Amino acid sequence: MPELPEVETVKEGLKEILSPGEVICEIRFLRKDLRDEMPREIPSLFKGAMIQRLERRAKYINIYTDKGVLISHLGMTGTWRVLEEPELRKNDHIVIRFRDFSLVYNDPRRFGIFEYANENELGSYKRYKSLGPEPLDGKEFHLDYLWEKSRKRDVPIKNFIMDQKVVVGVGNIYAVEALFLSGIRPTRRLSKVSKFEMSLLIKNIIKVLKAAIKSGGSTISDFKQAGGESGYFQHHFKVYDREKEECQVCGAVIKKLTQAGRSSFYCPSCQK
DNA sequence: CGGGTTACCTGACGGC
DNA sequence: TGCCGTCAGGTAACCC
Repeated sequence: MPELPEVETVKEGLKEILSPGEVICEIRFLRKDLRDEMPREIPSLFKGAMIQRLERRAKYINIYTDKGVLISHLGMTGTWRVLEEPELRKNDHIVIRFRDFSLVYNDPRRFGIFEYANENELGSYKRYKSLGPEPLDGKEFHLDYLWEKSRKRDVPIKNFIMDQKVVVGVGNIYAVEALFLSGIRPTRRLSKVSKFEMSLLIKNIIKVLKAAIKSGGSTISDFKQAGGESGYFQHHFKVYDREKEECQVCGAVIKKLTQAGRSSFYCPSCQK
């Protein structure tokens, strides 16, 4: 489901609920596996753990406690919801009980991840080891970095910016939107993208991610913030899911194609 | 190693 | 109404 803006929105929502000092009374697994088997020691290890803070890394949410860091990835369809009285639904897989409320993780497709690491070992946590830079922290994700990185291969530009080793957080929707804003077709190979176009692309990735965060993320079918609210950015899509519609800029008909098993959308006139 | 495809899983939707 | 094929915001295991 969620790309960086949605995960950021969920994290901020959870932050409102999980104040520092809140104590985990109990963690219950309603099944043992999501995408992978969840570490069976989590319930005992985190019983009585005290919340310290929440952070996002790539599309993962880190819940820091005094007993370690709980790591949550929402896959395609994962959601966390907050309940005063836990009433379970189909596809609820995890319940974290606090004194006055419970957090429930629901995930129909079970592509999500729920694991943990010690705080001082987060850097070497297996799923974090090869992640690229954060696009919004303004330090490592810049033109020289991306240009250098792009010289080593020759894949379509869309595949490149969706590669979490290159830059984190950009998924199918925001890759497609950023390429539209930059006038670059998703199929163009890296060797045919100029350094100037690459600089445009960086600016537009940052721009579209920030705009989406401001709108509370995008709601396609089932994305919800922790409070249950929907996001609004889907109304701002220029090309994503707009096959056969007219381009808002030039009026040409938006086209759709498949790349690496994912749908791409582009304006054949605005994007070269 | 790079590059491409497929699997993982459920549910929603469109066509017949 | 129901069945069947297709598709979905991600990641990682496989191929060649």
